Amino acid sequence: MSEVLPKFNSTFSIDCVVFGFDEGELKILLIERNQEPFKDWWALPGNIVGENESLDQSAARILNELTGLSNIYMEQYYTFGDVNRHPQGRVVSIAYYALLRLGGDKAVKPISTYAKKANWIDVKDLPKLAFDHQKIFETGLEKIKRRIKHQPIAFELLPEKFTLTQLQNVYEVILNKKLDKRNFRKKMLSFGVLKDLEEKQQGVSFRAATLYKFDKRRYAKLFGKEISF
Amino acid sequence: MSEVLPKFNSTFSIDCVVFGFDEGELKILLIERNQEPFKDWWALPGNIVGENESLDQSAARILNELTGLSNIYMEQYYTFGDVNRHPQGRVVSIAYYALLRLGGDKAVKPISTYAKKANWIDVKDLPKLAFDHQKIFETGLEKIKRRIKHQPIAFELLPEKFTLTQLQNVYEVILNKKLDKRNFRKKMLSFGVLKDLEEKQQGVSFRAATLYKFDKRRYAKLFGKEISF
DNA sequence: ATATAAGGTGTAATATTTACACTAAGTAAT
DNA sequence: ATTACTTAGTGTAAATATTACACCTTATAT
Repeated sequence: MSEVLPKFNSTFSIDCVVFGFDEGELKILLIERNQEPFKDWWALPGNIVGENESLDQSAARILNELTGLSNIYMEQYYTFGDVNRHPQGRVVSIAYYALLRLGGDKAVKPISTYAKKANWIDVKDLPKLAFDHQKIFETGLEKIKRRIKHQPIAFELLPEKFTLTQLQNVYEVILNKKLDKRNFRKKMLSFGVLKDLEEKQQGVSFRAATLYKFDKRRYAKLFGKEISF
Repeated sequence: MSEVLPKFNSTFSIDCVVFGFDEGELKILLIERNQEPFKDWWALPGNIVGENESLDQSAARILNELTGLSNIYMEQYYTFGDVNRHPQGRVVSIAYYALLRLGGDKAVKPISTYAKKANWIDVKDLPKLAFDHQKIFETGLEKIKRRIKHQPIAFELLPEKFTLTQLQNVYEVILNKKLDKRNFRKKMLSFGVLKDLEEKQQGVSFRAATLYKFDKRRYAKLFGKEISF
């Protein structure tokens, strides 16, 4: 059926920068490779796209195999296609970032055989990475830095109920700068997309903060007029 | 050499949304296909990525074959990979937009055999497009709408020397809304990246406007502190 | 009771954005 | 040369948004 399409020694893969936020730290999920090339190196989780899956499906599958999680927020952000980026042939790689809430039960359970283990590693303390994964990571981090200013992606890194301080911490660690507490709260609340749950944090050894949740319905209504977080 | 990499009936292509600006109109370059599938349909210019060219090189080659132009501003913006987007097999397509100055000598000279002809068509008056090219176009237009607000891409659509009114027209047609002349000029000049050439338009049948050029060096210096056009 | 640790709040100064309308300059036609 | 036409070019005031900044409150632990 595809005889008119030229065929090369080429294929395509997905690589994922999986961001997790925990206790004020931004981490990504890395695997230690079990196969050549780059055996024993740390790498971004990735895999070949299956014949009958779309790119988005493939990205979701890869993340699910690695973490057991599904319904994770993922966005495609760039495609890397230098001729020699893979030592064994032409592999074009479509990069996705994923954002998820760490802490609690979100254990990593690597199912695939190509990884020895998988670890959450602070983005400020990354090892050398296989292939062009350093560049893929940096591009992804840049992408979420830009995107967090205009789109409500910060909430994906937090539990459903969160405090304003936790939210501010997400912004601070991604933008890599301190923000003023009063100004942050004033602005964030002014958008009208945070719902005060009239409920307090539990189990903290100091004054408990008010919990909020992100109000997706309100956001969707306001969305036309482009918000700037 | 690539025996460890699985091989599928799959390949990858580049599709280009080539924007041109002329006399206040935003146009894109479309080709009329000369081959099945979608023979005789209008489509975005695109082609299969060669074995030994990077994605950026491939995009530049495709545009060169179609227009005879090189050194055109192009950016990759999204990759489309639905399983059935191509009726003859799995083809993942990496989309680029290009921006160039129309008018004058920029004739289109289609060299490739897969196109009968190529035309500049106003984005407000597009025909039905082959494959998923309607979606690829829309995504590309959205992309430049966002990008023109933060990056100096408008200048790519204008001749080297341009008037402020021409520049405002670029913003208006891409953002699809009227802007206030005085406010536009005040803001644009306040960035300090436009150089007054102390020279006037030629050959107009009314008061000639001052010509400006975009000062790349100044822009590069200021770039750290993120500008908002 | 006291110490500790984070939660939560307001205001004034500055900068940015918006809305708004007329005069100036050049060309073309009479 | 006058007139009509068309676009160039300009300023200000009001409203809004951003910034800088410090103390009291509340809950827990000792």
